[in-house]
Amino acid sequence: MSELRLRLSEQESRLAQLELAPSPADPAEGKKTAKRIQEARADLDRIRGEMANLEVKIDRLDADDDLRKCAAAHAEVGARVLAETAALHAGDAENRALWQRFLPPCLAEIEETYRRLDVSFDHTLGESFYEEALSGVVDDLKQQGLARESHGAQCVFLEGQPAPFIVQKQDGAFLYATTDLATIKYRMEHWRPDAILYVVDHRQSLHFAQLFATARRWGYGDVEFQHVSFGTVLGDDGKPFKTRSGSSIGLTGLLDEAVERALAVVAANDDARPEPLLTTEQRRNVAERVGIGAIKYADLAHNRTSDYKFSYDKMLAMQGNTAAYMQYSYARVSSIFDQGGVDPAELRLSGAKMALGHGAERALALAVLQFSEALDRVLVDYRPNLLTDYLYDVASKYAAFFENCPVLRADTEAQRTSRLLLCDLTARTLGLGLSLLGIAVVDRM
RNA sequence: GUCCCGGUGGCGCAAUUGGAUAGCGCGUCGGCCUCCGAAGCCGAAGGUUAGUGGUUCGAAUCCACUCCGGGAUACCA
Repeated sequence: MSELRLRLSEQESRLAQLELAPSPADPAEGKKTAKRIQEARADLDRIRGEMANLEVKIDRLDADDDLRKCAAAHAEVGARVLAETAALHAGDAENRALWQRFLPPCLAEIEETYRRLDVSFDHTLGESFYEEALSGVVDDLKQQGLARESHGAQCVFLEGQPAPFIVQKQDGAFLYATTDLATIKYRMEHWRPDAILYVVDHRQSLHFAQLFATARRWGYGDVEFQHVSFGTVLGDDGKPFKTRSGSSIGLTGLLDEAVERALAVVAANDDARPEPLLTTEQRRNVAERVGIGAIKYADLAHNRTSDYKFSYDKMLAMQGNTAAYMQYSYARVSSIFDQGGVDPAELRLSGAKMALGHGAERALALAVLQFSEALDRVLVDYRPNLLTDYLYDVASKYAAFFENCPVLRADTEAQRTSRLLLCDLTARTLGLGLSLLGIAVVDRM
């Protein structure tokens, strides 16, 4: 705040000087002065805006007794944190030792969650991998005349951007900007990619606009840079989840809750049958797939760019347009093959023809045919919700087919075979579509 | 101040990027299991797509302005 006040008074006196100065005789000079005044005014507005934002935050803090006491007791905590970061970057032995101590357990925790989510990587190169390249990045940018010193920091000034892209701070520490540039350089030199996608919250959009612009001027123009931005996850109060505040629900807890709820549904369903289908072990396995599928689906099924309010019930819903519905459709198809004693692989090789007599059959067949078209649409703008929409459409059409068209008890053998073929196509479409979303299916649930 | 993103039945969200009667889930109301799995299906109620003007054969979608909400806005990671 005090720094902002300082900047404010600096700007105010500069503006006053500019305005008080006698207007120059030369019209070109006059234009320049007018422009400077305009810029100074804009800067003033910005500073005032930032101060207003800060005041709101301070008010909030003041309203909370505990927070206020805590902040008063550790007034300098922010500066100390930054100093530690700078020390780490400068190779301080103690900081490095601490980092090396903390890292393994953190990674272990993260890897366990990735394993559970069935997420894997071809390469994982963390920030530290690029550490040695950072000063070289800044030197290179300076040499090329892209970066220059301003207020003690190394900055890249970009056309049409309100603020510079800072690649090294006053205190010598580097920033994400620097690491991101080093990453681009590394990838371009080692992997020569056609496209680099950044799947990051939309609030970082200015950062990526600046990063891409800088990278292009730096010489990496022959690649598609894409910020695949997504909306912010909001709490019940409509405010963003703060992943660092510690108050948010952890992902692990969410996964556990999902699996637990799924298990309850699976068990209740199976118990309601005359003859339960599943062993305890199978129930657990199904619950894991259904529960985690529900979370992934909820996340992928809405428009990528819009914010959404986090809700357990919505995340873990298993009725309607949900993963469970799709998994359920898949299981129903499997069940038909089971009960009919039909091997889908043999059926596919039999050379049997399909004949679509009923409207529900035609609608389903048509939906299945549109699979590749749906995938194309997803890729245009990296929008997984178009795939979930499509899969939901297929599953709905299958449900209508299922209600109206007996398969195993079809009128004729030819019709039975035809419908079995359609069932097989449906199951494969749902299975493949869900697998593209990282969601597993089960034969029985 | 400037820039970016939003505003769609009670709630949560879609709408194949300008196409036909704006769809779906939850919720509400009413039907459907001696018949391949009811986590399902069928039907009903609920909309001036924030507002005003414009472009177009056609607008939730594009343009302008207004109102409301969110985000970003030089040294956080």
